[in-house]
Amino acid sequence: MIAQVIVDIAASQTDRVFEYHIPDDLSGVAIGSRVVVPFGKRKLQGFVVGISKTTDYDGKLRDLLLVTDEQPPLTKELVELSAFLAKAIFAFRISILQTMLPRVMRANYRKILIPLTPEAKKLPYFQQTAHEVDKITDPEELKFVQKLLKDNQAKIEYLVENQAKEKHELIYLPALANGQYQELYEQTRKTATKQRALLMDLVTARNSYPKSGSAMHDQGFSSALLKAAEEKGWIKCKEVEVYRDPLADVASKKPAELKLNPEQAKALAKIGQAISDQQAHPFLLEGVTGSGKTEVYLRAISQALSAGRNALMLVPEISLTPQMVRQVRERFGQEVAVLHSALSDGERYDEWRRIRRGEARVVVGARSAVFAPLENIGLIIIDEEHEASYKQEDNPRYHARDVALWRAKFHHCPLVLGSATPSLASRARAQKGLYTLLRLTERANQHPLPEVKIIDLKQAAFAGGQYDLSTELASAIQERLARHEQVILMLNRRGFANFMLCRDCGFVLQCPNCDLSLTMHKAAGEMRCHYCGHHEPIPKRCPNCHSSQIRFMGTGTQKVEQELTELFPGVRIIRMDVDTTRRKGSYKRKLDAFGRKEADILLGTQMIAKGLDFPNVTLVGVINADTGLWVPDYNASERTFQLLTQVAGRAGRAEKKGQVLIQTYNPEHYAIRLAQTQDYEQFYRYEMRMRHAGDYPPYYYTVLISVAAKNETNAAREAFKIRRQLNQQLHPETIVLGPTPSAISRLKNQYYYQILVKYKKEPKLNDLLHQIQDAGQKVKKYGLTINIDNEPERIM
DNA sequence: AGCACGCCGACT
DNA sequence: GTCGGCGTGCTC
Repeated sequence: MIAQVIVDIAASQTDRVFEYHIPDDLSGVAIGSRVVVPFGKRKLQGFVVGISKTTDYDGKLRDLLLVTDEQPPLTKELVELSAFLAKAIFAFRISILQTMLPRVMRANYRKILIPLTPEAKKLPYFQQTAHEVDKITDPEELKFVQKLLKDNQAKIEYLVENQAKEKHELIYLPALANGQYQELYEQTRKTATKQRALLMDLVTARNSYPKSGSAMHDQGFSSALLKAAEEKGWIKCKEVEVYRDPLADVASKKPAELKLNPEQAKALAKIGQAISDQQAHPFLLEGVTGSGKTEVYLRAISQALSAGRNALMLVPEISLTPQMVRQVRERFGQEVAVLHSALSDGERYDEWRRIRRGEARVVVGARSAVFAPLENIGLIIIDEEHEASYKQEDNPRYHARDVALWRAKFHHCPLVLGSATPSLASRARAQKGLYTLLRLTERANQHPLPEVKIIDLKQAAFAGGQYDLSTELASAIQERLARHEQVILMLNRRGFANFMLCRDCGFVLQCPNCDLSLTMHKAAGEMRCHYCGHHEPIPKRCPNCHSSQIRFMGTGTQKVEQELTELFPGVRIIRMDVDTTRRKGSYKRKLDAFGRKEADILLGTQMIAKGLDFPNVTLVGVINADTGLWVPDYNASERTFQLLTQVAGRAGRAEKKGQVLIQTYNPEHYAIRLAQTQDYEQFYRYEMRMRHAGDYPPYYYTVLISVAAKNETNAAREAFKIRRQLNQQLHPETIVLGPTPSAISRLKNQYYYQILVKYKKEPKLNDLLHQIQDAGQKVKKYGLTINIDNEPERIM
């Protein structure tokens, strides 16, 4: 038999099947197996994607060397999915296969020098321990080793190491019949107190055996005692595999019987029907903050489980840490597995293995959990489906939503996309009837939405000298401090884009051709448009009103923190941004501290906008709503609206009435006006008109092609070549923008140029892009790399 | 990717 | 003659 293998080299030349003969002793190999194969003179890890009887290969097939795991890590479904996805997102198949698995299942490669002749073995060099060829830095040593190799005195052995390690633990179990321990207890002399204690434990706590080594030690039974007891034949000792359980401290509890309101009940009924009918149908669950989406999810999962099927639930990384995982675990107990970035490699591997072995029936996880090796899926849920984090921004650039749609089809199960502010793409699909729209318009807890007020920074007076806090926001903060209530302040700062803003008239410098703000490139001394390449000098005065009061926006949390301490001496602030939460667990620690009222103000970037629930917070302030508004992306308004709506939901979660203050230089902008009234549907209609007028998604599909090179001219030349190729082959109504330099035009000494293709119908486009990608591989020797991003989230 | 092979200039 | 630099092509 012949195994078709994808080998562990991410390059277009090796992005195909290599065939190997299956030797008799490895006949257990199956589709999805992880194997070690010879490749040239090396050894590589690979994945079996097919098994056949015959081959078209002319040469002699080599043998598989090893099947790494007892159970193939990938299901047939995932192998099939990898083929589909690789083609769809222009990624190497091996990259997809790797992302489907926990990090520890990636192979580790080492090269060891082995002496061949008796003389070589006697060399002083081989009396030392390590002979790892890649670790040799000394040129003399390297020369010496090369000579040994050349003279056939030594050879290189290629090692493929499996980093995945199971955790083992000793367990102790009784070796004798029940009555015998009582007898032994009486026979043992009274001074042997520890031995007698152990015997007594075996009599009285017999039911709690087998016990783990750590449990025994906790009871005061030392290793020496246990060893002696084992030798006497009282107990038996066994090594068993244990799971590292990230949720060990969460106890199951009976769900509080929440009564569903009619809207919730109706939504659940529709989803439930699709589960029992095994319909691969997508639902868009649009529900205002607090409308009880979670309860609908949990009940739907229950229904899937009672139908004998499993459930997969995706949540944004950020909301995984605190509440959601707990809720699911409490409801479904040991059948839940979680997968997110806060797990250690070992925990992640163990959770993954529980899923693969069918021991977990509910999976909750972030983006990459969409590849969980769960079988017999009866329901897939994506919570906060509009979140940008569902799209992976580096290779392989997959969108969890697209993968989920594929898997739902495969398993004939419904996909539920939930959000208070759905992505325009999903909402538009619901409009067309591709998804079923389910709306929850009432707040389940009956609390009114908080009052949202917009502060026009053009008119406002400022407290402090930094023009960050208006007097109105400052006095609102003062009020809460006096009442010992808490405040959340958000600095909606996204990315690095610096744009020009006039403090007198609110003018934002935009591109004359594109209606998008120009981005400052300080090094080049220019304001640039990332769409069309337009550029002009950095202005000294406002081009609109000639005021010199212009600013280049880019306020940081640190600056605001400093200003707050000056305005409110003694105020306790917890600052949260990427810089302060990089360390593992610090995110949760900070939030817990805020929950315990150890601080008055939580100041953070958009990471604090989601999922937090602090009853003592009665004021939410947005320092500047505009920063996300003028980034040069077509979806800037959508992101701003989503963010403001979400952060507004953080105020007044409990009995106390909440207030939201949004500071902005653009009070008349629709994204901000409509966030004030939390009117998603109206925003949707308005934004759709904007997208229609601007030829943007969802009216058009988009593909972003980026070319990178060490030499700027080479990158530009290749980009223009691609542009010509596109123009020749695509329909005239397809819009090709660029090439323009990317926002970070130079990154790690590479220059980036990009082309945006907007199209409605281009059946040939996928093939053409694959051609461009292959051609790109050929020019790689000039240091060029071509990247293709299907439906990019960011076009900067 | 990384290894071998082959071609070319520089040097014992 | 031989060493080592890099461009090119192949790996079942």
